[in-house]
Amino acid sequence: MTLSSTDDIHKALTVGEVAERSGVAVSALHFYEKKGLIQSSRSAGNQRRYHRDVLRRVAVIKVAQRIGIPLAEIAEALGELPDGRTPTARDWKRMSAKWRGHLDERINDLTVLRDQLNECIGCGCLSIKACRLRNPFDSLSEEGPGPHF
Amino acid sequence: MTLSSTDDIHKALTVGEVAERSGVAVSALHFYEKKGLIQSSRSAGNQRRYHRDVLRRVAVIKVAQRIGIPLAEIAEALGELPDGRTPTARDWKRMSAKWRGHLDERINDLTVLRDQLNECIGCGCLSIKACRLRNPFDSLSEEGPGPHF
DNA sequence: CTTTTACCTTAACTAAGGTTTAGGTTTTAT
DNA sequence: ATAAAACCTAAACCTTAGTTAAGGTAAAAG
Repeated sequence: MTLSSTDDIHKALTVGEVAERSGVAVSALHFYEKKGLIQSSRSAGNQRRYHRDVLRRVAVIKVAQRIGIPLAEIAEALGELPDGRTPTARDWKRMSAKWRGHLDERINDLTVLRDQLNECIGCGCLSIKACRLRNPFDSLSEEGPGPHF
Repeated sequence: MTLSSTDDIHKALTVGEVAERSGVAVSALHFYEKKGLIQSSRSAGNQRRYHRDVLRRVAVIKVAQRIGIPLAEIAEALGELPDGRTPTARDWKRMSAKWRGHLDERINDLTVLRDQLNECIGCGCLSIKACRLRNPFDSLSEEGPGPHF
């Protein structure tokens, strides 16, 4: 049996459909397109039509944003894919492995900060000379948890 | 022996001196004052004069910002101190203990995210239904590290 | 006494990541 | 055929945390 037209896997998606399925506002999709993060073709009447792949691209964008990657950097990473293709599983592995490094660093920074804060809550000093919280570049404060190589 | 005038502990500080000692730009000090985070009196010629306590206040602001507390919230916390006093060691303990909770939460969120990302790097799917990265509110994803009470 | 240097205020500008509004067109449903 | 729902563009607006500029005054140094 043939697919009904609404389920047709080859049907291009309108911006409203992409918004609903991806959980991203229409205005944000316009914005992403302007920034070069996603692409669309146009209908005879100049309305955006998206390939289904856009959903995966938007998923990648959302995850990268949660990690804390700015849109410009996400755009750059997506732009490095050959012929602007949507990231494959392999592409995604490469990108996400790179971004995980960013995440590790952020977690490490915050953990160092928490340790310093715990120390400081104990003394309450905020001393200009002695307090590691106030002297984040003090060599002592570089001994945080996590890898240091 | 008496203190020289430049070392006088009671001398009010100019905005430039506060900027230099606190490592915060003059424009930022103006900004903090407009937002009610710090106070100053004025010289005969309408120039700002700061009590030395302002240095401790600015130190608190800087630490809170590192933790990720927005200025409005810092202003609120500082505003709750009786007669607008500069935080004592006790005050600081109370504030920082509260903010540490914020920090713990952020660290926990990021750690959950990292675990999900590691899982996803393994599969590369980004599947709409199955991928925990794409479904952060999935009940499974609530099993992160750290306390859950 | 004069020249720097520091300071004053107000307003505009920056960056990121969008949202809102206004005015007009296309698609879809009736 | 018409009306409603969805879409289009451009520009303005929003938030946070400030910085920069312009035009003028005060304080410090020589």
